[in-house]
Amino acid sequence: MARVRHRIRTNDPAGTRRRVLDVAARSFQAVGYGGASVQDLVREAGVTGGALHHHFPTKKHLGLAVIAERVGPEVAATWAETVRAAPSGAEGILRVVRGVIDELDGKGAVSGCPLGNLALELSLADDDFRAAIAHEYAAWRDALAQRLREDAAQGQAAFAADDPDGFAEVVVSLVSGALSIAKAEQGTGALKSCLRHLERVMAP
Amino acid sequence: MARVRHRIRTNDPAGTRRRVLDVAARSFQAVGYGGASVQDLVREAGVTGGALHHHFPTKKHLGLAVIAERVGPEVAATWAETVRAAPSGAEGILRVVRGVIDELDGKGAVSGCPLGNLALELSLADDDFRAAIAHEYAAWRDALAQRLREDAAQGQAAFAADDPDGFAEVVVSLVSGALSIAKAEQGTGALKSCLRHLERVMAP
Amino acid sequence: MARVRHRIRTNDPAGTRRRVLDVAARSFQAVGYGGASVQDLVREAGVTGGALHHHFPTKKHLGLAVIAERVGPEVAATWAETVRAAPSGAEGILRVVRGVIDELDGKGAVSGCPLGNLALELSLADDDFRAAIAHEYAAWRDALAQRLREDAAQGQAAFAADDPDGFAEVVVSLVSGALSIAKAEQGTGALKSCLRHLERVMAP
Amino acid sequence: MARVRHRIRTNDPAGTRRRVLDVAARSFQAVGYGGASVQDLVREAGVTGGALHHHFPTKKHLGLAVIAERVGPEVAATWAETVRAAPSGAEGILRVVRGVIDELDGKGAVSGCPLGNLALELSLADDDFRAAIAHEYAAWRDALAQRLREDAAQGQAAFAADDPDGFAEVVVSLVSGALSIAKAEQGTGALKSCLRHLERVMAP
DNA sequence: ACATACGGGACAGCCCGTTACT
DNA sequence: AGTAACGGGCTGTCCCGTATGT
Repeated sequence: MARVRHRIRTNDPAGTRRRVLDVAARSFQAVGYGGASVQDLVREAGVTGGALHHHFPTKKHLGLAVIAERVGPEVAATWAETVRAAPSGAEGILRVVRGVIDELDGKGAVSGCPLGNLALELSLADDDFRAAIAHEYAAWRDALAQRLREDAAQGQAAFAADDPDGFAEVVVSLVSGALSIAKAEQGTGALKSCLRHLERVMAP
Repeated sequence: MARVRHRIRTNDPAGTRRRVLDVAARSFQAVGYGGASVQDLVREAGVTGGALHHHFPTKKHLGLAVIAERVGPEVAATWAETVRAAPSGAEGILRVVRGVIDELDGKGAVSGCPLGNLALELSLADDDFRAAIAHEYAAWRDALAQRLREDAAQGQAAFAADDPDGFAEVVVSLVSGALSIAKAEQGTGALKSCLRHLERVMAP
Repeated sequence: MARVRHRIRTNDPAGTRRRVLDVAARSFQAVGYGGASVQDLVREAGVTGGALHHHFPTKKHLGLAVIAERVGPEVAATWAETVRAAPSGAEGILRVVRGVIDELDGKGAVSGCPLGNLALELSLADDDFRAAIAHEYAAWRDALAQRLREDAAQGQAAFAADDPDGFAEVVVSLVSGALSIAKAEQGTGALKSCLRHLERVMAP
Repeated sequence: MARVRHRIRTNDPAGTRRRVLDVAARSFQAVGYGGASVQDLVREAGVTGGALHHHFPTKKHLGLAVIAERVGPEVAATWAETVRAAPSGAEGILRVVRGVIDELDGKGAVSGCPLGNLALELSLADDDFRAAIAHEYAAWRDALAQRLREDAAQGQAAFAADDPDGFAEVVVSLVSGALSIAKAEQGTGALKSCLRHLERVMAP
């Protein structure tokens, strides 16, 4: 009768969802959204196609969930929290950039900015993706701008005081762009140039 | 019975090659390298699959040709020539950025930096692509750096005089990153912030 | 965290069963048995998959229930009752056909004979379906034949008197076939031709 | 290197197309359009997915080709040619119906009218299918009507003389419907009743 | 009785590249 | 140089049924 080996059922919706999101976030980062196949995700996450389909009806749903629940929080953890904890916004920004450089120099491959990767791939193709990505860019920028405004209110942050939002946007642009170049050159040269630039313009 | 309508033979190798490259450059820009199917290119270019594969054995060959023969020259035309013709490097950079902003505001969709688009998509996946893209980034940066060096030799370009290469890298990063954000937000806000920043730091 | 919004429990077994049958009957009619997905039925009926499978273990059970509890009674209501109430069997048949024509002309789409739709789709594939459908065809035919026999016993129904069963089968075939054509042509031309034919052969 | 066994290439477009159409016509007849899987067709026809896709980009294209190039010609061969060759239209119709009955009694399974099968399955779902099927019904009816008109012009066909088109439609409806019932009952009872009816009304 | 989570397997469509032929 | 036919494989989506839980 060809008795089939059935998988043991483990009713763990939260865990299943988390495993899929983790694998998807890593895969999208590594090979892009289009380059990642859901079948591979299914295999890597150790779930079945049916289970994945239950939590994420389409790949797009999964992609949006990755942006909102993985990429966004990761950006916030790297930037917002560090900048908030630093003695000043300027110092916080420099700390994060130095941290990114150290991290990349430590690792083998430079995989770029997770947000930027998806931004360029998906913004034009789909408006829901575009909006989700724009929302994360805005959150990133606003976290910086808010701290810079607080500093300005206390007399600090002389350079960015007159336009904290604009300067936050410059920082985000600079880092995003430098990460693109770093990915293409597989080196942190561009990031280091940007770090020196920021140190110079933000010098007290 | 079963007589097939054969297409008229064109026998125009140069034209075929050019048409394919044009269509591919536009399509890669619009939907990415992976998102563009060679069948679509074949359709849009009005050639047959056989003809395309005669000129470009694989899609990768086509991609590399697009980078070398379309993206590279376009960057050079936009940046190198404008900067060379301007009264100073600083002024040239500002002119290009202003030009890009005007162009994007005039068009409907913001499709980002052609180099950045491909950089993030292909750098990790394939080392030949990575090298080709890094080469174009270097060409872009070097064109700026060379002019900045010339200015410095003549006493101009006070801000970038001590590190023209580093500042060129900053400009490239800034513009690349701002174009990513512009693509996600479908607006030129980030570019304008970067323009103001450049105007400020490069002010004589 | 991860608290799922549970649906309010309805606990209305009869209502659930009825809603599912109604939706299924309509959907099978519209897109066929194979074309209707149980997930769509679940959605349209506002029940969950678990509830549906509680009442109908498999899709086949649901299909058989639709035939027995929806299609059959509908045919009986349209034909048996009308023919029984008419002054004669011949007149009853004409009334029903005229009624069908009027109804279809009033509606936008012509969706054919519910029995015929399922008959052609399922008779070959599954013998249980085949038997259920044959049973409904027989009930339809027998309802007509019985009335024709009664008329013959009273000296009416001259045309069909010698073979009421055979003539009943002709009427059923004629109407079934005309409804197929009506569905393909989205018009009642074939039905009207059949009506004229019946009027002529059954003329007293 | 896991050297794969490649299939021998046989450039035979007409043959490939014919094989696919043959297999598809048989399969659609047996299990319906929706019930037939293209993968099965690929296997049964001994072609590859790529080859099938080349000749029929989508299943719908294949379905329309089956209707136009297999079902239509088959109906024409069975009806139009027989009726044309018979001494009279009435006699021709009877011959075909008798032939169909004999054929079905000889075979094991009754698979119904190929046109009717597709008509009920696809007419509502897709307008292109609907139009193609309606076209074949019209061709069938017109072939009968034309012959009946010719007979009428020569004083024959007394019964159908005043409305050959209408009577042709009746014949088509009758046979289509009887074949539906025959499929459900897996017997030729309904067809025989219809044959008797036609013999009676068309008796000279 | 009913709700969510999940299993395993198909589905149609399309991909890129190559081969036979002109 | 260019055309049409074709190969083999993979894509995302969806299917129906069942198991677990309340």
